[in-house]
Amino acid sequence: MKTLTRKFYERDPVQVAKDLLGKIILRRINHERISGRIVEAEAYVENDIASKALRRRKIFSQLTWQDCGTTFIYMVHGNWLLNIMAHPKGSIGSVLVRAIEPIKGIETMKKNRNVGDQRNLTNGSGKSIKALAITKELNKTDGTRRDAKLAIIEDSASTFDICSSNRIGVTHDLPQELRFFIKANKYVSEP
DNA sequence: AGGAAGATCTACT
DNA sequence: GTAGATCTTCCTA
Repeated sequence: MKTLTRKFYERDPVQVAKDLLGKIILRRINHERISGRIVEAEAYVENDIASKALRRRKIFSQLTWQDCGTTFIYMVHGNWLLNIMAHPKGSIGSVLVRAIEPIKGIETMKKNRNVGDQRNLTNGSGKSIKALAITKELNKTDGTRRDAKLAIIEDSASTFDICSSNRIGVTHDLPQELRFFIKANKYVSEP
């Protein structure tokens, strides 16, 4: 098991979003390790940066200059959302983590979310982030560092089918399908 | 200082 | 399926 390299993120955000499916997200907190598999992700590309939500928060410059592989955390409607910076050098873009499948620390996640139903634990963007106890403090964490509080690591090869669709909740979405998820996984937010 | 808006969630019918 | 809660940031006065 090793962390994904910086190079992994220095590519087209769409490609990175697809490749992130099945990878493990590892959260260290209070000497406990919580982890989950990424089962749903969305790509955000240059045109989106002009979208209302992103422009409103003056995120453009951050998306341009922030290093690939670092986290980018953003609050909307009372929920923290987790992005990972991903774009070729000189370009802009990022990937939003929308849902994970709980692996380790499930009891802690239930406590963080205050729910008992495991399927309802992480099947949504805001839900996953809350279950992992991710807040603004983890903004700009370097996910390629093995000892980071938040790291993305490789998984032993597992095979699955990838589906795509339009994104969810975006008021002005692009005509392209930029949402990707693992087929028939019960933790994706919408089939 | 106050209000509007946003990549959402929950609870209710 | 829809209404209301939610909270942080940005915009205007």
